[in-house]
Amino acid sequence: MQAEAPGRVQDVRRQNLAVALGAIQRTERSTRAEIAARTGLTKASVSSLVAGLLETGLIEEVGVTRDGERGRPGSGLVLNRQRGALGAEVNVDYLAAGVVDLLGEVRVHEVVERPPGGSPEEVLGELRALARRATTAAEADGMVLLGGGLAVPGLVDPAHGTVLTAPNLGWRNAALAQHLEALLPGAPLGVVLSNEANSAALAELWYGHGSSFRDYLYVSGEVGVGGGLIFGSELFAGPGGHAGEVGHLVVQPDGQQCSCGGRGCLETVAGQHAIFSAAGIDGTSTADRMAALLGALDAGSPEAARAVETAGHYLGVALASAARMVNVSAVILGGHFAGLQKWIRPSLLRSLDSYAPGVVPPDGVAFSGLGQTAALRGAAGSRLREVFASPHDLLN
Amino acid sequence: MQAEAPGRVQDVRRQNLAVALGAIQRTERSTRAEIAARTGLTKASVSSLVAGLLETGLIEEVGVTRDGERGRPGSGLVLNRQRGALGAEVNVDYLAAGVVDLLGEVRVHEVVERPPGGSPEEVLGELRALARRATTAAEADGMVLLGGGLAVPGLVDPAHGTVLTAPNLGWRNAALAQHLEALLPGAPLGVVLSNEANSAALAELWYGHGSSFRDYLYVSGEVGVGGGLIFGSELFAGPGGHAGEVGHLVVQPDGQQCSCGGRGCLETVAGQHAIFSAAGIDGTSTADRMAALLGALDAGSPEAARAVETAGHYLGVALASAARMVNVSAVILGGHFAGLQKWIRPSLLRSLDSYAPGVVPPDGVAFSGLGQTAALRGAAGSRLREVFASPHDLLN
DNA sequence: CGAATTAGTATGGAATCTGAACTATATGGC
DNA sequence: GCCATATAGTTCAGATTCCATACTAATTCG
Repeated sequence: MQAEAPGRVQDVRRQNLAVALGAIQRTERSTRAEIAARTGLTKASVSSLVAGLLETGLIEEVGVTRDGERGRPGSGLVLNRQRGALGAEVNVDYLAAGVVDLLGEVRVHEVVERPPGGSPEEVLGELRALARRATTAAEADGMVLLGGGLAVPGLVDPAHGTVLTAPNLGWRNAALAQHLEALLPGAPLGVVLSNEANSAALAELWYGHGSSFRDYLYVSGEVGVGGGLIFGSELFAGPGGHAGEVGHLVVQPDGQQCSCGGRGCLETVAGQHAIFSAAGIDGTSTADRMAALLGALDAGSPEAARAVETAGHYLGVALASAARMVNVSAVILGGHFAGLQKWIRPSLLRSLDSYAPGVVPPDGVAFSGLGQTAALRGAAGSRLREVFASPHDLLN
Repeated sequence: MQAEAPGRVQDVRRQNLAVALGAIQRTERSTRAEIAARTGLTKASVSSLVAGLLETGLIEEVGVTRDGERGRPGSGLVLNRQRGALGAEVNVDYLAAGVVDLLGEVRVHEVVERPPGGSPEEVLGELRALARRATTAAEADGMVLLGGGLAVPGLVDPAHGTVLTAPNLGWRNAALAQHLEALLPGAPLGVVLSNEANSAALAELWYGHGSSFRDYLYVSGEVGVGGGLIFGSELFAGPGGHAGEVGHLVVQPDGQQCSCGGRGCLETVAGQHAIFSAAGIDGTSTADRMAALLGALDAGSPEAARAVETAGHYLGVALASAARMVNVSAVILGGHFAGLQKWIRPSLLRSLDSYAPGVVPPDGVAFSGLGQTAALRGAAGSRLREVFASPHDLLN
């Protein structure tokens, strides 16, 4: 804590508003007295803080419920389900937009499939139409959207709204700030870019296996292999903002050239293309090839089994190093790894046990069950978390 | 910031004391007016805060210095050089203790060589005598010691004062809490355990190459290969407290068995023993063998050159993965790597460029110049930083 | 229907910041 | 030398926000 900024007396209230809101968020229904007991604040302070939170619109007072206990019943406080955020996702062969409320529930969800390719302008134009459909539907329902998040499969600079590089979209240094603003015009918090694997890692934290692990490495298997690090229920982005990129750990010092310019990266043996070609699977769309691979595995094709086993082996090599490096003991595998769970798990566990015995135990290896909405939910959820972290900002 | 603890009005002062002290720390000599200008606090607040800091004894008022400027001259404020911390180190073949003042200068330094081996009790008994010599010398000089740090080559649990495992000392689950207290009886902040590589990484930050890099991976080459991660001028310890351990990244999936139970770890090709035996160097003490290796290299021995080159190559493989994983662009090499700089640098740079082109540029590779006092200075320095972070704790 | 119990509000006191007015101490021009 | 100017530091009133205590409100139990 190399404290730079001086503290003001008002900052105390900023923090306590967040503390009180956090207490409300963690239970179905709270009363002022319960909040005081849980946070350690006095009843008087809580009364004042709750008044402020009611003013932000983030919480609502629901009537008293006589629960049969002795004494005056408290009046219930709940998160306002009429507040939410936009979540959006650009991926290689589809676009998605949705609205997530303060409780984390997906209230609206729109997806369109589209052929790969297109400039950032074209793609974001299509996405805007989709987002408009989603937001008007939500607003017709009485919802107010506070901000939004857009997940893309690539490295991003959220501060400037720029996609630095997204090889599978063919984008490089794409400045999207204006397009982001257009997705949700006039929202208090705007729309922020994020990396798809990071967003999926957060979605896993909030809506998936996150209840089991406080610290883990999430690995997203797509055409590329991405990753996100969660420490203490927070995303760890690293100094440059791109930590957790396991796809380019070196697992075969004498291996193939990688698209990143390096050699023997994990992606060259465990990315989708690598597995498909090792298994001898052709096809046009990713979905088709994935189906064909699963079919071959089911049919007992030794070629397919060996391809997946090899991927699992090298995934284990990479995860052994990664787990040691950042000192985590759990990994969650998403994307194609989740679909291949049954076939990839044995070789992965063997490999982990042999390269880093005891570091990642078998029950520290989990497979994602969230499917394709993970990134979208994570992107919207991260904006909602910002609201929870500083509700004060919503007070004029 | 999943804020849990409610804020009090008093917390504002806690923070502002640290802010003011930080402003004083960053310049040779400050005045209240300068502090106000630099921090954004008002002159009135700074006056009050400085009064509090004077009470802690951490700063001193030195007389006014007429500098020829117009207007009333400010009265100078400086860090009190009579306050400091104990730094201590247990290593395989020596013990060290020293006293570091608030400016980071080593005021007393005591080292004894000793044969390897000994139980934690024996070793800490010897260390206590050494520490007593150092502290009485410092106290005779008028110094007051606020706390201390002890660096050991192994994984530690600072909260409980336990060495979890230190293979090169032969220690395992050694509970040292009482011995730590005995090193500096009655000090306000006590003595805290730390990992040697982490402490050296911090020493590098404060007294070495840290001025050039805000984020880097420090690699300590000893019998084992340890590491420490510095992000944003802070040590990143990871969820379990042991992040940055590069010694056990897998660099040869088909390589040798490692003492950690894994296979093909960096340590098996770049640790001191690995290099010595690959170079065909025998000898009893580490210092002797190191001297022999340097002699062989100077004499142009192809065997020695190849051993070091191989170590550099695999060090590059590990650092390529590590840098990608945690997204740093600089590494600082200490321990035997620093001594071998001239011979190891070329193969390391080639390897980095080939496995992670552009990630760690050549001028992001630095070699430590701190020598053997690094860990001691880091251990003491980290306690002093705690003082800087919360000076309030020193007020009655 | 009153005693007991719990929820929530109102009020006074303490801590601490800010801003403006004030005092202290220097330089520089005449 | 003296006074205007400039800068450093202090004092004091006002604002904010917390806590502690006393109070009012609403319910259950006997």
